[in-house]
Amino acid sequence: MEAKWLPGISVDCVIFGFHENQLKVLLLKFSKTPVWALAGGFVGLEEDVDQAAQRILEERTGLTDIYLEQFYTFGDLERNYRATEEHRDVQTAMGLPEKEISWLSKRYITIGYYALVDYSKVQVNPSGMSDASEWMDVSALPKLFLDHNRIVIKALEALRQRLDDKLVAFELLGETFTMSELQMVYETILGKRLVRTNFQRKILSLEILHRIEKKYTGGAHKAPYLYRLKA
Amino acid sequence: MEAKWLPGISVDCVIFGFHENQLKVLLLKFSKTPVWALAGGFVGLEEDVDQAAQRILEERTGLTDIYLEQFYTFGDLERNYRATEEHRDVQTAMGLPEKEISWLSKRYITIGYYALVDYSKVQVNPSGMSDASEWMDVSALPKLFLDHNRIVIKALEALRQRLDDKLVAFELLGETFTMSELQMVYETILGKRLVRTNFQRKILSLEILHRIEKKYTGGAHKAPYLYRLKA
DNA sequence: CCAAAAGTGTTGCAACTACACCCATGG
DNA sequence: CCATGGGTGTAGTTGCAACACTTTTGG
Repeated sequence: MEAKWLPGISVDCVIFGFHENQLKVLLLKFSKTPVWALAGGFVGLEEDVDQAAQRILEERTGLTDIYLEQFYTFGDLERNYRATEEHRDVQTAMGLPEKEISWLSKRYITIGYYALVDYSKVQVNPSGMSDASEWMDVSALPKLFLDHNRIVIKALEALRQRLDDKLVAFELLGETFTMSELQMVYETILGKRLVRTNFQRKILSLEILHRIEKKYTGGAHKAPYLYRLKA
Repeated sequence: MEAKWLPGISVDCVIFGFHENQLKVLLLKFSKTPVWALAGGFVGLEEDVDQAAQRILEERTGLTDIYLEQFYTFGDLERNYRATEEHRDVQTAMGLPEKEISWLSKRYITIGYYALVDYSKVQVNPSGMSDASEWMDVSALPKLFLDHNRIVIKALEALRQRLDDKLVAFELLGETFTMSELQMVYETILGKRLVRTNFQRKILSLEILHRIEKKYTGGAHKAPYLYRLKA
């Protein structure tokens, strides 16, 4: 391990997805522990940090070409894997001998990325060190590993900022989507309700969407149109 | 050196100042080389990254309580001190034996901060590894060490973004300043001219300034008022 | 016909832009 | 007086919020 990775540095990815009108984060559970954490990993000696983040995401989600953005680097002194009961279990999960405390007790600096993925396309791929993974609602996360709760909060703030200038919301949806699905994405990220008519007008005035056809819902009443990003 | 600092990690500070109606960056020259670089340093084993940045700034400028903001972490594979002619000289300037290539050829990840300081208060304090320092115009920088030019550009972009929501411009001025000085700060950071009357109205409507008295310029014509931040 | 989806119209507010214009003052 | 600093007024624009209203369409 020591030979392959840059020491003292990790990458943590806040993977956002959208499902059932909720903003979700993909979390992993360390094997044989109750400890949930963000998808994280290390940086190879011959690898850009951006590449490392992309690789970690591919390993966990099976997706390539993911929308990814670095948002903050966490370097507090307290960021270490001190040998508490919990972290000893994590160490075991990582396949490290219990005696090798040196690696875990070292202090880590982590570079935070957030990813926006199409929930429906993700094939969760548990790695060796985790035995479960789950999409959890951003607004109802359990206590996570280390300061990962704080990292999620920072990621969400960064995402909110980007929402206006970059057309980032579409990354959370599939190829096609209805207008109300899009509106839901905006509403849950911004944390407030929007007026339907004004929202539609604004989005359509950008002239980046192509309307296709009706969506078959099976339900009674008129089916909504489907849209797709132009070009 | 190896015992005191986190390995493979550095901090680089883009120190902005304002002088003669120009936005300046404080640069340091490595001893006995023509190589200019940002104020940089390393992170102590028992030190937060934020603390490290603050310490580096204090060492270089003699100021405490500096406005400081982390903006990006640069982790490209190419970020290393490969033993080119130039970098060998830098290594010597750092007081490292020429044989110890290992340290220099290692790959570095640097955490970028930008600082806003009161130009007039800075007492430049050359450290051991630099024999000169200079305030240079942001728009006319020479080729800097490694990718430091890119770091400055990224810092400026981040600063521009923050300019609106955080009242950051005042950090570049002294206790008191005239309205046109303030306007100049905005104009040089944003890179465009602003209409005087509208600018004044906007700033004054924030009700965060206190007008004091006339400024004595010695020049002919009416002297401008001085302002100070409230509270 | 009903209910949901989709779109139009209008009103008002707030912020910003661009200018025209006036007052103050030091020499 | 005049050049510079400091300030007011106002007309036009844009974007947004709120809400009323119409049209479309699947069952």
